Amino acid sequence: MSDILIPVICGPTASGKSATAIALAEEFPIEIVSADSAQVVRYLDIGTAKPSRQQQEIAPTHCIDLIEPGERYSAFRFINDADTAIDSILSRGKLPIVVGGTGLYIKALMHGIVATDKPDPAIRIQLERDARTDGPESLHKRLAELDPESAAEIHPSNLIRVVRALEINIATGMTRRHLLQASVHQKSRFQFVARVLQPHREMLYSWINQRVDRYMDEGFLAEVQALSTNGLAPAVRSSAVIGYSELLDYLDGCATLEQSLNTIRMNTRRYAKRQVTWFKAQQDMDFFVDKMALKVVLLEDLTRLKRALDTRN
RNA sequence: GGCGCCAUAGCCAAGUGGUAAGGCAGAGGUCUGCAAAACCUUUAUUCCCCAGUUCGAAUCUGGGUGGCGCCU
Repeated sequence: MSDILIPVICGPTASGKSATAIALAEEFPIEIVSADSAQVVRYLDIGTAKPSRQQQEIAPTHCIDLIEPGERYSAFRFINDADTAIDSILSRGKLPIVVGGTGLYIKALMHGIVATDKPDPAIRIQLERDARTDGPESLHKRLAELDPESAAEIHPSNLIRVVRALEINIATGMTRRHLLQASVHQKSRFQFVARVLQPHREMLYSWINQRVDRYMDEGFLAEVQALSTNGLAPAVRSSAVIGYSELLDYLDGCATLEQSLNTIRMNTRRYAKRQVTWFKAQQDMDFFVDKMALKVVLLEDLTRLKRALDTRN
C-alpha cells in the first residue's frame, strides 16, 4: 500500500490548479477530490469557482456541496470525507487527485490532525458565550492556569485559538502538547505527494483581478441576489467566503458596485498572500512556478500511481 | 490679471518653534477539529523647492512652483 501515492495539487487561489487538473484528464481517467473549505458549501457556486457541469463530465469532483450555508465544517471531517471519496474513486478503477487551496485540510489529510475523544459542541458554545460576557482576555487567563504553555504560544486576542485550547483541556483533561504527543491523531488511510503551484506574485494578482470580472460575467451577482431572496443572506455571510458579503453589501445599498468589486479583489489578494505564506512554511512540498512544468511531474505521478494500483490488483 | 486658501508616505490625515500621531492600502509572519477564518509584526533620517530668522523650523519670514476657490 505504501507505494500508492495520491498526487495533491495545492497553491494559492487563481493559480490555475483546477485547469492543470482538468488537463490531466486527457491522459488519465482522473477524478478530483476538492480540498477547499468554501466549495464545501452548497449554493455558493460562482464565487467559489466550483467546477462547471462540463468540467464535472471531464473530471468528476468530490467533497463539494457537503453542508448548508451557515453550517460548520472542519479539517477533521474533511479527512473522512476525502478518504470516502478516494475509496470510491479507486473502487471504480479511476485515479484520484486532490486539488485545493485550503492548506490546513491538505496538511490534515497528509499528516493527520489531533482528535479529541468526545467532541462536545456545548463546550465551545459555552466558551464563546463566556468570551462575549467577560471579554476575550478572561478566557486567555483561564488558559494560562490550565495550560500555561499554550497560553504563552497563543496571542490573547486570538479568540479562536484560545477557545480551541481550552476546549481540548476541558474535553480531555490534557494540554494541547500532551494531546499532540499522545498521538491521538485522526489520519487518512492513504499517502500523498504534494505539488504546489505558485506563480509569481504579479502574475497571480493580475489573474485574481481578471477572475473577479469573469465571475461577474458568469452571473455572480444574480447568484448572490437569489441567495438573498431565499433568506440565506445571514447564513451566507457567516460562511465568511470572500465575495459574498461584499456583494450583499452592494445589494443592501451599503456600497457601490465598484467598491464591492474592489474589496473582493483586495480580500482575494490578501487570502492568496496568506496561502503563499502557509505553503512556503510546509516542508514536504515541491514548488512549481508554471503549469506546464507541474503538468509534466503530475503525469509521472499518475503513471506511477496507475502502475502501483495495477500490480496491487 | 487681482484676492484668498492649501501643499506632510501609495491614499486620507494629526501636528502651528523642541526633534514626524493615527487610519487605510502595501509588505512580512503565526497556525494540528471554525482556515476564503482568526491573529501578530512592520512602513517618512523627513514634511513641494530655494534662501533667511533661530541653539533648534513641517511649524516663523521672503521668493519660487503646483493645486483649489472667488473676483475682474
